[in-house]
Amino acid sequence: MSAAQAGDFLRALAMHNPAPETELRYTTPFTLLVAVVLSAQTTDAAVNRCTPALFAAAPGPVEMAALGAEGIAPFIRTIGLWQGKAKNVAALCSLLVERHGGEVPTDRAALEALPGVGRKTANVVLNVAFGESTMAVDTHIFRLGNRTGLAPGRTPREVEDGLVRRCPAELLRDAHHWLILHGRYVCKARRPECWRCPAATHCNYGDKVAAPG
DNA sequence: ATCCCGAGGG
DNA sequence: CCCTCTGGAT
Repeated sequence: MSAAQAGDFLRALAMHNPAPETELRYTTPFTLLVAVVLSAQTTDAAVNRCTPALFAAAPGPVEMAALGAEGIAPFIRTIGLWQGKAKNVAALCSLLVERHGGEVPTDRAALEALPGVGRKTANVVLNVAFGESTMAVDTHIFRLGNRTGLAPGRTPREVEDGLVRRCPAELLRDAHHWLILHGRYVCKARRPECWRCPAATHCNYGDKVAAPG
């Protein structure tokens, strides 16, 4: 699809943003970073259930590092991959203290050097906490970008670059979040529900999908 | 049963 | 490229 059409597509989705708060509920770079690291392969609800107690016990990287993996684990046993995440968060916080003066680094290379932080997580932090024009691409956004023609690409990185180029600047903040939700609940891997899609008029994929009935 | 709002490792 | 780690949602 054309760049103009892509802009209309994204504006239509943004207007019907199903989750206006999202990651923005984590108001500091540190809490955001930890919450996003915990989010892998789990739901927001599961993460949001355990983070209040975790951050009450360890408000900053110094306290979190002091807890260690053994101390962190009890707070996050209800979410997926908790063993690895407990180790990652503990190691990550030690590095924040030792190498970055207890601050979350603002550059991609330093972020991605932290345990448990890959390109997707780094992009979320750069975008939400530091206002960078990044797009965090997960499996949903990868599929959506290709299926709709919004940002086709053979690799997640190609889709990411296409989306950053085509997303209207004023929508870029936290755009990954409503795109992911749209991919999860409407533009699903199986049985996409195009009849519920607010951007359907800007996408030709719906021609291949029958309405229910 | 199957897939994930991933990352790290072989 | 493939696998594994985990609880939860469907």
